[in-house]
Amino acid sequence: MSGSLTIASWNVNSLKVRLEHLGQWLATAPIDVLGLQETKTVDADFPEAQLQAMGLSGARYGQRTYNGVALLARTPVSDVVLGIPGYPDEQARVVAGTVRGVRVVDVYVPNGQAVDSDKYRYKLEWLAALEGYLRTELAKYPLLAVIGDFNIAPADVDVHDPAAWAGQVLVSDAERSALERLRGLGLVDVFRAFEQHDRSYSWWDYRQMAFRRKAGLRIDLILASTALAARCTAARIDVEPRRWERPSDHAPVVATFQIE
DNA sequence: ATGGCTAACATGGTTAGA
Repeated sequence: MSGSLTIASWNVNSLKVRLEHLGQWLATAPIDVLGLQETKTVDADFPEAQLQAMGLSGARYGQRTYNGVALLARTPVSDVVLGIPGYPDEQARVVAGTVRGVRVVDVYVPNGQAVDSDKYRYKLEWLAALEGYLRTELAKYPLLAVIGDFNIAPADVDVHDPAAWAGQVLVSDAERSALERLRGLGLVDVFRAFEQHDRSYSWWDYRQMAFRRKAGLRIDLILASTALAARCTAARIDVEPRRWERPSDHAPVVATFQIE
């Protein structure tokens, strides 16, 4: 704990179903902060006691059936903000808080379904609102991490079959431009600051043995402000839980920072 | 070929994910 802060993000695709995997993973992964997405759990049913037993507590922003995020840590999470201030949204997709002097914004970016659909337009509008929010957050917090399921593969290197995916949702130009604008605010995709294996992905379709075929996408990201990114000592994707029985379709992403 | 898995809600089949 002294001086180092390890932050993880994981789309668990139902917290209830994945609680056991979460415990299994935490037993081997020494993390200090955890952002969850797709908890699909209302706040009244949030498994607070079970997570407490795993050493984690914090803020949850749940919803019935869909979406839902949580920001948990081994130490107190303060100054919690739910949603994007000034952007009314029925969907629970953002939770922010401060842990040991680092501001963390945990996001579940809309999927978008298909290019030119209503959901795609919602995704782009939502990303524009997020950009405005993060601009003010960066002005307030020099040490800022934006973590979560971005539902955008930043570049073709993050796509198993770029030709097949060209122009599709998750890789379209408009989505990548929106992500590029977030980077333009002064946010760094820390995963690419380090040497990584070829075909490093964070999501694999449940169908057609996509995981075994390494047919995935890297859509779960940890972005850090330049001041925080300068303190980043490691970043990785832990594919191990994706091998377990009845897994989430996403793997956790992890980054470690050296802080005061 | 628009399927294929998985989860929620419901208890059969739809909605949604990515």
